[in-house]
Amino acid sequence: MAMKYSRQRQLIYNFLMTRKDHPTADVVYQNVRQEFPNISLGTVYRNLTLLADRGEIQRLQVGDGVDHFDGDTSRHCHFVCTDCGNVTDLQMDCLDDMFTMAQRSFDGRIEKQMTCFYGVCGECLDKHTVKS
Amino acid sequence: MAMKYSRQRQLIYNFLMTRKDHPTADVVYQNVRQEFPNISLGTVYRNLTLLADRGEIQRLQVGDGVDHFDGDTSRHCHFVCTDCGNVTDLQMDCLDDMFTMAQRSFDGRIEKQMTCFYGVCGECLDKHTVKS
DNA sequence: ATGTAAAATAGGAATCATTACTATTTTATA
DNA sequence: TATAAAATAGTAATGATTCCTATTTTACAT
Repeated sequence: MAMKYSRQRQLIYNFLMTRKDHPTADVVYQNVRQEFPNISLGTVYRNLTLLADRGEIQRLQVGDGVDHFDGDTSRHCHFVCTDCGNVTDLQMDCLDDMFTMAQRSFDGRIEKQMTCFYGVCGECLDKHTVKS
Repeated sequence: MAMKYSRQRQLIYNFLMTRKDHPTADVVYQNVRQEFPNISLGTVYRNLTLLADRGEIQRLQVGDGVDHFDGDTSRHCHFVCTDCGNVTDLQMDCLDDMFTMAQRSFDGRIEKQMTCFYGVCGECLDKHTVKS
């Protein structure tokens, strides 16, 4: 049951911490592979799942059919650009309030919240304006 | 390009409207099949996707690996019980405010919002209290 | 009513992200 | 060092969803 150290897990974790976007398992794999060519995709998945279960990282499902992983476990929400697919952080002050409000009107126990906005990011808006 | 009527699509849509939970494609299939035994799962998927693209229903990804479908397209959020897996509606008044707040501090165009709470629902809490 | 073209269907095959399996290797510890 | 638990690589399996195609249905003009 106790977790033992592994170089692979360390690399996966470290890589995730360097990224502000929210890479998929495959992106993690492709990157960690540069430094550790023999690592297998299964190992990446297993460790991402393990780290997420332990609360050290966060698994995101933003609706593009692929899981994303976030090294930042603080309460924050995300924005998904429906044009380029990028997932970025979006800071909002009212999340704590929202949490307590939801809890007040609900008879179960709320443990986690996940908010995601969808639309077109600034860069993609610019891109389209130039085109037309 | 123009959409033609089909009995199958009608049944799928009608079924979704009778439900307050948020069934998966397979649940829709199993139910519609009672009334229309020859319908195929592919048809269910195709029509759910088509209706969602047209904005007549809503596709939900709550993180259990399966897509859920919601006949209510108004702005509301959801609660997922991590114990029984049920997905229920959760009404909150501040969603509009949240939307405009998010838009104010963000330089892209926000079109959609999706908020999901996770925890243990009232029924499951009761269940566990009785047990111990 | 009938013919016709576009749209939809049933059924099955294909895809693809993720998980499961297993023999081997690595880690921690006595 | 010896040993048991944990982790890995590599590959097979799973399962939700999409794709494909021959056939059927719908809408509409004649």
